[in-house]
Amino acid sequence: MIPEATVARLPVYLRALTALAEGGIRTCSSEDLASAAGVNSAKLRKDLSYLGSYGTRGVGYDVDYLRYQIAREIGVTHDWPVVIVGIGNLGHALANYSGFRSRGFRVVALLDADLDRTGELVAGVPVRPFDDLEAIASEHAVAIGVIATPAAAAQDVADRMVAAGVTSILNFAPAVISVPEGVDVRKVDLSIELQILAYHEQRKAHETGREVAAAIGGDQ
Amino acid sequence: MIPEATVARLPVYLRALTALAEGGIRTCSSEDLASAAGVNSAKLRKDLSYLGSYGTRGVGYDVDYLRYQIAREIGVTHDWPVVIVGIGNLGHALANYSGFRSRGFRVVALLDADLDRTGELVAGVPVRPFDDLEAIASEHAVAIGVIATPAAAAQDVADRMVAAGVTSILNFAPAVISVPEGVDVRKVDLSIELQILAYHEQRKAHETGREVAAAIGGDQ
DNA sequence: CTCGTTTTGTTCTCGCGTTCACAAACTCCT
DNA sequence: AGGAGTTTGTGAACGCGAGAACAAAACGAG
Ligand SMILES: NC(=O)c1ccc[n+]([C@@H]2O[C@H](COP(=O)([O-])OP(=O)(O)OC[C@H]3O[C@@H](n4cnc5c(N)ncnc54)[C@H](O)[C@@H]3O)[C@@H](O)[C@H]2O)c1
Ligand SMILES: NC(=O)c1ccc[n+]([C@@H]2O[C@H](COP(=O)([O-])OP(=O)(O)OC[C@H]3O[C@@H](n4cnc5c(N)ncnc54)[C@H](O)[C@@H]3O)[C@@H](O)[C@H]2O)c1
Repeated sequence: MIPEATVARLPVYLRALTALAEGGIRTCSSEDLASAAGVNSAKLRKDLSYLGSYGTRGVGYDVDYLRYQIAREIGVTHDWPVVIVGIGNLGHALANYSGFRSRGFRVVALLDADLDRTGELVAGVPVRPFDDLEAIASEHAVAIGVIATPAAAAQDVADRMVAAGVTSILNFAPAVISVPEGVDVRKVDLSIELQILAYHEQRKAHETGREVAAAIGGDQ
Repeated sequence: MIPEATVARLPVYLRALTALAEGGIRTCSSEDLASAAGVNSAKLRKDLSYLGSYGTRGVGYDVDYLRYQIAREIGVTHDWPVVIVGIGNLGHALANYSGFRSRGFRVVALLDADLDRTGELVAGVPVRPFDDLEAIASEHAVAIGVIATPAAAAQDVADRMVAAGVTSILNFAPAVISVPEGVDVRKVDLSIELQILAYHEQRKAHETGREVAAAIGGDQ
């Protein structure tokens, strides 16, 4: 129904609206919100039009009202239980991340295959054995899982999650994981992001190099 | 020259090729590589065709040769120096991330505004005051910077980075940062990813709900 | 050497997303 | 009340990316 590209931007608008609300702003135009969200105002209006007509012509949008409508559309008016698997460097950072709670997610369990970690408290939540996954998933009706294990373990963890009823996975491991139809996977990959930056950086360098060469060597 | 969508997939191919090479495979077809990378084989071939004709019809691609060609195109045949700013929960995880080094990046400095952190060793690299940014950037010719500070500090840090000569920024803070033309910014945002998953999760739930309602209520 | 098999590289078509441009709708001032 | 000024919501044009389909090229068997 709502285009995927729009869905990916709604959370950005939500964050921008929250920032505006915290700044005491009650009403904003599409131009204001667009610049706060870093997008084009026409795109913003078109995106919002998929949700309904929540603005007032000649006036703009009511910040709190629009915020609620977007939150409702995304589905973050209530908290989602989340499990994190793989409590190493990254898992610790994720578990300590306050943005989880404030944006509609609740970490209900931290799981790790390394039994030496069992019982360790991270941000007040105890680390439990990976084998507890099924029990926790069914007890808390967990639909969203986060994978922060090494790449080699990612597919196995994903399979276990799916078997336990998880239908959305956020994967931080640099590995392609395959899941049955109906299960969503999103991946976050630091090295891919850096490599994309490196590609553009290299092109900039070539560009400058050519300009310099042209300046020195004259017209070629 | 190369479409942006293709650039974003080249690192994935590179990783898949590395995995194949480690498995002792010397040659692969577009079908093999595509399934290892999780994409369609037609798309893969089209992507590779932007780089040149590095395959052999009827045979496939030489794994090592293709790997080198992609690495060269991305610009990761030599290491890129990187600075990380904000050595909190996430910054620690990033500094400890071994995938940095193995994929063409070298952390040359860890910076934090909190002077209590100065001197702390993280993965063998000492944390230094944020004000050392300019000196480090010019000494190591740093072009790529990573922001892992709170959102409120992100724009300031970005401005200082740009002034120090950084032209590519990877931003982990949940904030829109604006930079001059010629500077690239990529953002990684955990909560946005989770919210996208939540949206689809909610839709799945509605879908099931409707099916259940239809099954109970009969044809409506 | 020739023919069949395999697999690449490329052309073509379709659909999605972005952006422009403007009519409709609302407010405020006179 | 009416007109001027704003700002939304959307229709239409355009460009890019995905995928199917196929021709060209390499290889091996006979
Ligand atoms: N550290 C970072 O900043 C960073 C950045 C980007 C991506 N990543 C990726 O995230 C993943 C985790 O990185 P890390 O630095 O935290 O690694 P890590 O080695 O510190 O932690 C991995 C954890 O996963 C656990 N584990 C291993 N196999 C498991 C299994 N089958 N089930 C459950 N738990 C298991 C280990 O016991 C360990 O605690 C890696 O795939 C890495 O490539 C890390
Ligand atoms: N922890 C996570 O897993 C996680 C996940 C996603 C996003 N994030 C985001 O990453 C950022 C960092 O998260 P964190 O959990 O590491 O926070 P943190 O508070 O643990 O660390 C932030 C660090 O930045 C330093 N800092 C503050 N202002 C600075 C400045 N102006 N210049 C230099 N350094 C400065 C602080 O001293 C601190 O060490 C936040 O924006 C957070 O929203 C974190």
